[in-house]
Amino acid sequence: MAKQNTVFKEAFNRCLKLLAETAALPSEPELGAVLGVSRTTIRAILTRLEELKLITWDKRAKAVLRQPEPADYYPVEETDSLSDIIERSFMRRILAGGAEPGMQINELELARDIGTGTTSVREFLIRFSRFGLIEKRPNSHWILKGFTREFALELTEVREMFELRSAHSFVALPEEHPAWAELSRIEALHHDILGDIDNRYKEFSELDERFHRLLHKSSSNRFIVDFYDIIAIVFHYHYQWNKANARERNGRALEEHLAYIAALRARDPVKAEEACRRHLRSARETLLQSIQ
Amino acid sequence: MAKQNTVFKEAFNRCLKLLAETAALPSEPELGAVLGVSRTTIRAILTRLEELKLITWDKRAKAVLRQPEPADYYPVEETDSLSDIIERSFMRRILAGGAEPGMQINELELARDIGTGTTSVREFLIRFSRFGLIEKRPNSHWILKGFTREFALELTEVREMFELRSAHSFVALPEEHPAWAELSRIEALHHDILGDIDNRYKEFSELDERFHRLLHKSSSNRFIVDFYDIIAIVFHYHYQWNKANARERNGRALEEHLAYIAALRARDPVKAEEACRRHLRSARETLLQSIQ
DNA sequence: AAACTGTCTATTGTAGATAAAAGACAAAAA
DNA sequence: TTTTTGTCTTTTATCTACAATAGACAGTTT
Repeated sequence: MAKQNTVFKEAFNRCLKLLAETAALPSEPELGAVLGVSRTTIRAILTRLEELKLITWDKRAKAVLRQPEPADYYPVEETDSLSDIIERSFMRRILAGGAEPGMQINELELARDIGTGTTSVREFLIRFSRFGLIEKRPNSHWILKGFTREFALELTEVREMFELRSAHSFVALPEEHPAWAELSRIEALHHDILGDIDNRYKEFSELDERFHRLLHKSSSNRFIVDFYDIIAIVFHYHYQWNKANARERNGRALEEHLAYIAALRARDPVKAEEACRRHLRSARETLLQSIQ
Repeated sequence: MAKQNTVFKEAFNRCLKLLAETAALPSEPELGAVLGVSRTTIRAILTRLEELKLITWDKRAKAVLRQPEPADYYPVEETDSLSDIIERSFMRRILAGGAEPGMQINELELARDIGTGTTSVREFLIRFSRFGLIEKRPNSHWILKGFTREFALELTEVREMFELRSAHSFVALPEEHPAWAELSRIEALHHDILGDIDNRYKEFSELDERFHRLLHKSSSNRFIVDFYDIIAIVFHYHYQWNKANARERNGRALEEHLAYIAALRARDPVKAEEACRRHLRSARETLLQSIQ
């Protein structure tokens, strides 16, 4: 098969949710805009909805016949894009499995393992190489440089440089800048989660990313903004596979964030820098602990 | 054809040079180590040398029959790897040609233009995307963000952060670290070129890269070291296509380097920082001037 | 006129195939 | 014993093909 129709399936599932919420479906271009896909895909979705007798469809007349049932949805496994599958599979191998630094990575073997073509694996590795965890020997294999202590230290060193710079820019943002409103929303969420930490501590990971990305964005520097992709992927998988003391760690981090946010809102560069340093230091410690 | 045999041709040419210098050829594995290719390629080279009656070859006996002539070499155009060809072709389009920011980049069209398959173009674009000049719309085209004033400012902002940090590390390197010897060699080359600036000013570009890479390497941070790839590619093509006042510009930069090097050798962090800032400021100005 | 639909074309994402290049292993030579 | 060669297998780099998806345009509907 040349291309998985995951875009279609994923959009179809979202369309079913939409169908459950709204009484009628809008026009094809509008639906395309809502779901973020082309009209070609929208028409494929509508055709499928008709087949399942969920709607009748004749030109612009789209009548809902019944509410969608669980059986109408495509299984979630089928809606993951191939590159997501490869990424997860690869990260599991190198973070969870006992992958030694210096190990060779073999495109063909990886592809066979994941059950996919070599092209996609190769492209994934090229994209992934910018994270500094692997390196290519031309005409030969890739080398795993490994998720080592050095890696973590180098990563956090740059992170600190960039975030300090971003925090300085943030403090200088004009009063009416939308980032302040977003910061307030993020702050409120912190209070919400802290208020029910035992049940909601798992939401921290996502909130953490949202907070730091907001900060980095204020640097208006694409290299700084893009660098957060590396941090995000590392922390994402780190959170996923290192659950020891998650509740305490996240609770502490939330408190640190709140102090940091307060300093930002006070437009106090010195205090912000201090709070930033404190938080990043403890984030680094957490990361380092998970390594050995 | 599945794969160009550029590795073979390029290694063959280098082997001819070797043949001109040394009387006899070493063993296959040794030759492989010298030329940096596998024994498979070495044996292909030996076979070709025999065909051309340059040597006789029977097991480990390799006798040189005659000196290589220009006609024995493969044309240099045939020794460029495909990714180099794509890179040059692409950079010419976006830097030299009137490529507007926001322009769409089309894999198929690029491939047709360059006369290559789409896979290679695609892989090139993925690799190139880390330089922040292009961006992918999934399932659709790439967008050229353009070599704009903003790009140059963002690039140099990070460059300054990284190089200041590197300069600080450099000053702290122990006396016996090999970087000091390399710095002396680089300093001597500066004097050489300045002594004959009218004829040799073109050598600056390469020396510049060598100097800054040496500095960045002392950060011992892969992200800082890797970032220099972006600077290098930008300046490489910048030097190539903007020759106005090259002699004066390079002369000035060489002087700045010498002051910078002197400060480093004096182990004086304050003076080094000052010299670093001064040099990077003028490098930024040069780059910005070439943009509009 | 503005937006929508039907239809068609072009491009992307991915698999599969193949020559080039790397690399493994045993037998041979030093 | 160590290195080298002969032979064979595996992997990479690249092309081509094709379904999925995006996108263009003209005719139709509001």
